[in-house]
Amino acid sequence: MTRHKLKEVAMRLFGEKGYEGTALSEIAKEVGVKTPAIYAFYENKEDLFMTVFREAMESYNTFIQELSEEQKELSAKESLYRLLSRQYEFYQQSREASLLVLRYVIFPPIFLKETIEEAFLDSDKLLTNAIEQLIVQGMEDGIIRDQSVQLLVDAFLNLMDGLSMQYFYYTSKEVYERKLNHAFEMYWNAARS
Amino acid sequence: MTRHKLKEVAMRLFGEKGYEGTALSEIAKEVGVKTPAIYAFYENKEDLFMTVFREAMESYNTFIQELSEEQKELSAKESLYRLLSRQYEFYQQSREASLLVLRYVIFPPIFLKETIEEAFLDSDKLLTNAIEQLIVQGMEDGIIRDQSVQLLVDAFLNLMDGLSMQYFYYTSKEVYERKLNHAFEMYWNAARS
Amino acid sequence: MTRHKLKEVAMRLFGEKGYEGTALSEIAKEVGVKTPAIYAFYENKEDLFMTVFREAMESYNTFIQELSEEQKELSAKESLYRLLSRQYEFYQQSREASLLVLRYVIFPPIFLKETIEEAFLDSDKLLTNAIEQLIVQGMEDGIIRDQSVQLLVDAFLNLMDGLSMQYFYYTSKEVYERKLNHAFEMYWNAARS
Amino acid sequence: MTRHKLKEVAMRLFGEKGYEGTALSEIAKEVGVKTPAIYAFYENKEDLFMTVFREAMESYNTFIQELSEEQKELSAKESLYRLLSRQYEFYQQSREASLLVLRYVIFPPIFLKETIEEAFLDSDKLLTNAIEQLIVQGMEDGIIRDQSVQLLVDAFLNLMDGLSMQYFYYTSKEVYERKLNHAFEMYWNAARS
DNA sequence: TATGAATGAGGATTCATTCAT
DNA sequence: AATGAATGAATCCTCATTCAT
Repeated sequence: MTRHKLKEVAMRLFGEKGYEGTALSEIAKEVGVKTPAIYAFYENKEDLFMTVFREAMESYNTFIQELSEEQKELSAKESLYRLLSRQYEFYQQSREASLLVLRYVIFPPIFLKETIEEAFLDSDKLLTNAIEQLIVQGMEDGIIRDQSVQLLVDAFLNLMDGLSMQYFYYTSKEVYERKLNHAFEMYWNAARS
Repeated sequence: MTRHKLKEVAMRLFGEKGYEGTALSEIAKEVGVKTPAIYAFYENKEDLFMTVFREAMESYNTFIQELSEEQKELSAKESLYRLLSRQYEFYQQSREASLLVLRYVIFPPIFLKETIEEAFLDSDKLLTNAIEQLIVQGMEDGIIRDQSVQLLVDAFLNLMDGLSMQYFYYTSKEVYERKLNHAFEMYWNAARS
Repeated sequence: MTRHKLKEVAMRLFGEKGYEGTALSEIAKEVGVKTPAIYAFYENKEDLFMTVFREAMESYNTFIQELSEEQKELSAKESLYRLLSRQYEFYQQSREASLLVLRYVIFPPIFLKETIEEAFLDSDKLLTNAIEQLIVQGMEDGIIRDQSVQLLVDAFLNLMDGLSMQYFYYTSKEVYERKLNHAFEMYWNAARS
Repeated sequence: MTRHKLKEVAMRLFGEKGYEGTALSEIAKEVGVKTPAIYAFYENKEDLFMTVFREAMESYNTFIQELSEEQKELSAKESLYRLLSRQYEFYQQSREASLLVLRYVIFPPIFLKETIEEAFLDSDKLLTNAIEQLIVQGMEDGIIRDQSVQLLVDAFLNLMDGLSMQYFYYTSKEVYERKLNHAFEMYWNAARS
């Protein structure tokens, strides 16, 4: 129980205020225990952070994994769009986890740099492959115009990255959804046959 | 001299390791003075940070300002592409400043949230207007296909945001440049007449 | 069972690393139980320490007692030598106990100072008496030269103390045995008729 | 000033209560500063301890050095006796230093074991050589009876070790001096021609 | 302008101890 | 007899900050 609450609170605070910006006492206080209680469950601050971060990363990876394994009954257009909306859903449903992952993927502290790059590259490859498959399929189906696959993949990844950033610094739902749709519409205009 | 060196080092360290992650003693050490010397120039840590952050933000704003004021002798396509390459140049030439701005625009500490949002929205508007003008001009010139201006603007801003993120987490120059060109190529394919 | 193992481990650790240098958790870990289990057998750390220390002291006292009660069938020379070799044996067989006693006899913490001095003085007297008897006997037998008994006693105690220290800071068995024999040889040369 | 007082107090407390038994706050309090002030002069507790310990060891080594270099105008007997009385003087004048050295030579914590053994063996050799020279000289002069040099050296070192221990656990000056004289008298009786 | 000395506040961590189970 | 969870107290240590010089 406490162990779980600790993770939850830690994930949120580490995501919002960063590792150094978050005191163990704050986490403990929110959970309703005294600081030393944390040490009954985690070796030290770094351990708590890593546990929480790994979990967040894992949940992100699982999400990507699922994305890449979805049944391909949809058209390429629908599938690609679905990628964006699923990413959006994930950010909404796992706000804390995604904030944490985003923060530490862009700004890793030295002691995390390696771990993070490793974990992230895996995920990145998985996503890249999934997108590539969708695009190739789309071309085979004649829905996507015959052109460089890497061009289409790079542009789509760029689109997703842009939306990631925007999700976290634009607060308005409407604005974000408009941005998402516009970005995709433009993309699709260039991609489709 | 010292004042200037302090700002330089502070900007780099605050950008790389964040506000809480950077000790004044570290900054002082790199500059070659003792910590209390900092107080001869800045009121306190927050003051040093704000000075440095404001300067970084300003230099980003100036860059955007210049972008938006460029003589429009180029075609819309060239102008838009120039936006991307100038952004790239800025990131390269002012790596420290842009890292700092990026970090605190995405993850502002509570005490900065307001200041930053304000400063950033100005800049965002300026950029949006500049892009809009280019696009309208391009449409008038018949180079850009007649379509929703906001669509084109949103997509372009998204593209720039995506590239911002990618600049800081992909280390390879070649990869980044390919991503930039691919993203733009796709954009342009959808935009052009 | 556990009670016994706790004492054993505690004696060793308290002897090696001192009272403050030894955490209850360490003791528990070596025994294979969790820390609170200790409280099923001992009131607190001090109680465990005192139990263990008292036992060590007792075992030392018993040893001294036995020494002093040995049947005096041997000659004075043999008896005195036997004192040294029995002390040596005791150090070897009860390494932990003797280390603990030595440590806290030389460096008693404030809360133990009195208890220890008391316990030790008893033992010291016993030993002194035993030595004195042997010497007096030796003189009566004409084996020991007629001279001040206190001189002979003091010197012999000094010899034993020196060997105690040396036992614990010289690791080599050979060296120690040589030292022991040499010290005794010299002593005897001065003592004998 | 403070730096010096810190060393002084630290030496006494570390000697009396041991490393773990001494809190930095205690040291600071006695000196009349707050705990963090210590960090202006020493890196951390271990650094303070090592500085103080090294100094104590050095002062002991210097004393041994001086002992071994004394002009040999005295007879062997006087020289040997002088060794003991000089050791006594040293213990009296540098009570804190010698207590510290004694404590950590007999009971080194793991992190000091090597350093101490090294430092101590040097000193031990120096002393051994000095004693050996005195004895050889004494034999050449015909004052000391012709016999095994190692026997005489070992016994003398044993004598010194015994006196070291006794100095710290017998509080009375008179008793100690009697012990010293008796131990030496016996030694000399066996050594002299 | 710069520093050495010092400090208050706070942070991570350890540890003996308690208590319900 | 033993443990998991929790805590109060204390420890070492860092850091921003002050102040006299």
